[in-house]
Amino acid sequence: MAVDTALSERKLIILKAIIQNYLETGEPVGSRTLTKYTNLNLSSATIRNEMADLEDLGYIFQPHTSAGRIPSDKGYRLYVDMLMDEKEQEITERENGLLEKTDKVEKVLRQAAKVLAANTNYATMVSSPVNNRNTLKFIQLSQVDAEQIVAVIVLGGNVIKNKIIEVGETLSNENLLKLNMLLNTTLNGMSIDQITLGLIARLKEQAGIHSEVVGHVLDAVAEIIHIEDDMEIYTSGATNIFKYPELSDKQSAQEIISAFEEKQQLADLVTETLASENSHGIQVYIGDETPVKTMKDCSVVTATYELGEGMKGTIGIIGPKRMDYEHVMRTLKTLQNELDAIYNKDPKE
Amino acid sequence: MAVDTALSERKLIILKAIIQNYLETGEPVGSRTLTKYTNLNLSSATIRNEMADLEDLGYIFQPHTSAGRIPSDKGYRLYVDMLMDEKEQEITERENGLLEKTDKVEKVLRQAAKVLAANTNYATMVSSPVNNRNTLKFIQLSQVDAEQIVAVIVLGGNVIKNKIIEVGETLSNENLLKLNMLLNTTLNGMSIDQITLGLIARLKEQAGIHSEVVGHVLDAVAEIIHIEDDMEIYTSGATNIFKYPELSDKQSAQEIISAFEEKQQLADLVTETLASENSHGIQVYIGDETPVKTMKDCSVVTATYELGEGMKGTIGIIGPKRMDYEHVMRTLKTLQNELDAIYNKDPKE
DNA sequence: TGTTAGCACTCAAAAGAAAAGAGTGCTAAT
DNA sequence: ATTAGCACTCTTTTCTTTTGAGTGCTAACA
Repeated sequence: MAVDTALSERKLIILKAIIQNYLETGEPVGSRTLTKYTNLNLSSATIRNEMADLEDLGYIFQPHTSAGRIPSDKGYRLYVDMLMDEKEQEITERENGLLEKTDKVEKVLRQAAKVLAANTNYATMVSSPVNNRNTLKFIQLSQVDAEQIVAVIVLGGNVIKNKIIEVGETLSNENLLKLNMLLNTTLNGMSIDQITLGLIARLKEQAGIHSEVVGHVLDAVAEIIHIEDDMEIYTSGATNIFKYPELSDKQSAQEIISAFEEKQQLADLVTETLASENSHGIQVYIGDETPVKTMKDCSVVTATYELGEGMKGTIGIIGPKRMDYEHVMRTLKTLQNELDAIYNKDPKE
Repeated sequence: MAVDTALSERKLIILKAIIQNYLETGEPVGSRTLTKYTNLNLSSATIRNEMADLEDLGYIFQPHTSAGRIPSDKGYRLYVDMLMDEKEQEITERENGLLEKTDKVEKVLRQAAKVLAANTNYATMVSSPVNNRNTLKFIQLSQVDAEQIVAVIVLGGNVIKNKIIEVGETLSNENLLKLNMLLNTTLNGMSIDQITLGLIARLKEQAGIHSEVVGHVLDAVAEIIHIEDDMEIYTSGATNIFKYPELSDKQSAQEIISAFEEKQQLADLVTETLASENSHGIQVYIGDETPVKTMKDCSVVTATYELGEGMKGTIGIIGPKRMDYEHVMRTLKTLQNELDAIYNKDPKE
């Protein structure tokens, strides 16, 4: 609890008490309450003086004259950065089974969002991992019927893409075999952004068979490979915001819940998070700090997880500013670890 | 406007006026208002007498003594069944392009939900089509690497399922070829529910190669085929309910929006709709009639669409009971037609 | 007999008034 | 530097009053 701040030890104690009390009750906290809540034996009058100072410094404010004080964004920020007790020890202990392992990534992520919401009583989101530096592991074209070919592409992390390609004329069996061979020998192990249009053009020449069909099919393959992994976002507990009066007036509720339904804004949030420096740590956005304007009256806490082979995704919690940051960060860390572990060759299994 | 009801012509006119006025204003409607709103030249006193009768018969009621009348569920029902003017003519006219055609069914459906919400100001849902009587069109196993096989299954309507199968030992190339041959010759053209476990067991014997791997792989294949087509449900405009005071108190709003987030209840609704007799017509559930209890204070209007080859899905609108049924039903019909047309070989293109 | 004017009555919603309570800032004493 | 004391400020709650829409019923009317 280093103090290179301008704040005296005593002010810090009082500020911490104010914030903790406010987190618990949601009510502005007054000087009398603090005399009981802290163990410095001071009268309410003294506390009042300190509070006046803290207000001048911008850490707390009064919703109206003659009400207690509420933490400002700056106050919360200080709290999260320096004042909060982090109970690190517990993290490792409870690292067991919130999630069931299943082979469908989608299911796991859905469940993750749910678990998170159930554990915290806030709104939660989990993004599917994206990675353009992913590598191609296997590719195969098969003839479904006279006019259709199905292309199946397996990427690292066992992400499977596929698509039906409509072809005018039938492709001979030998040609198909040749194509498959060619594609696999050339492309396997390459990362997706290495597979450029130029490369495909060269492939077309090498293909030897100069039929139009082959060209068409190769174009289609290129297209499939580059189709944006449209990031999925799973959400849960959006209606938890109704539990917090400061967010549940019609206006706010509508905005926030819309954001959860439309998901575009959440996607922006994810992008932002992944881009940020401190990736793989935990990020806390308080009020206006949030990259998404809709959530300017909320706090957003996010973490990045990694499903092997550099596929990163984000898990996040959105709630009121008076959020139980400790608990949220702990839960998020736990889940982050589980996700990190679940698809990586985990020593335990 | 046949009258085999016990209601006199005049009572019907008054009831209709009450309902239409209430749909417009959302306020209980009183006798004086009706003297102006209708063109039967009657005094408010006479109207009051008629209203008293209508109330006795259960078509309208007062939210409290000394308020105007509001339609009951029974009243709405009568309105929808007999009183409403249906402007059929317009339907055909505007049957153009609310939706952009794209090859991703998912995108179209997402968009459909959005368009519907934008056009009606209610909450909307669109289910992806499901069909267990779908037939298997093509199946292929391919070796991805030493320990993984990818199984690709193409169903009618070009629905593609796939999964990675983990195998302990490598399957020889010839065996794989044999298996593929066997699977395709036996299963192609069969409907999914014809492919029973017994059939797979027999296949195992025929497989000839009695290695464990083959058995394992076949089991996996059976599993994939039978994995429930998890019906996707796309929603839009859930927050529109905030526009209707009767649904936007915290309690109701939370319940309804949760239903939209969790989607399980919507899925039940879809199942119900598809099962019902009058499929491919339009169904109107008023209040308690709704199969989903959460929506007992709403009206739900649904329609079934068909994406070729018997793949049926549902589109639906959820709003307050005082919903603009005419407009909703018209919009729903339009969209239903568009969806029906968009993937069926449409003569126009 | 069906219709209507008239009137007393009911009840919700809006507006106002009063009381209670929490908390503050400041001053003066310790 | 701390604190007791007090006047003051605002919100919140409660109670009362007023307003207004709408009803049901009765008695008169065509």
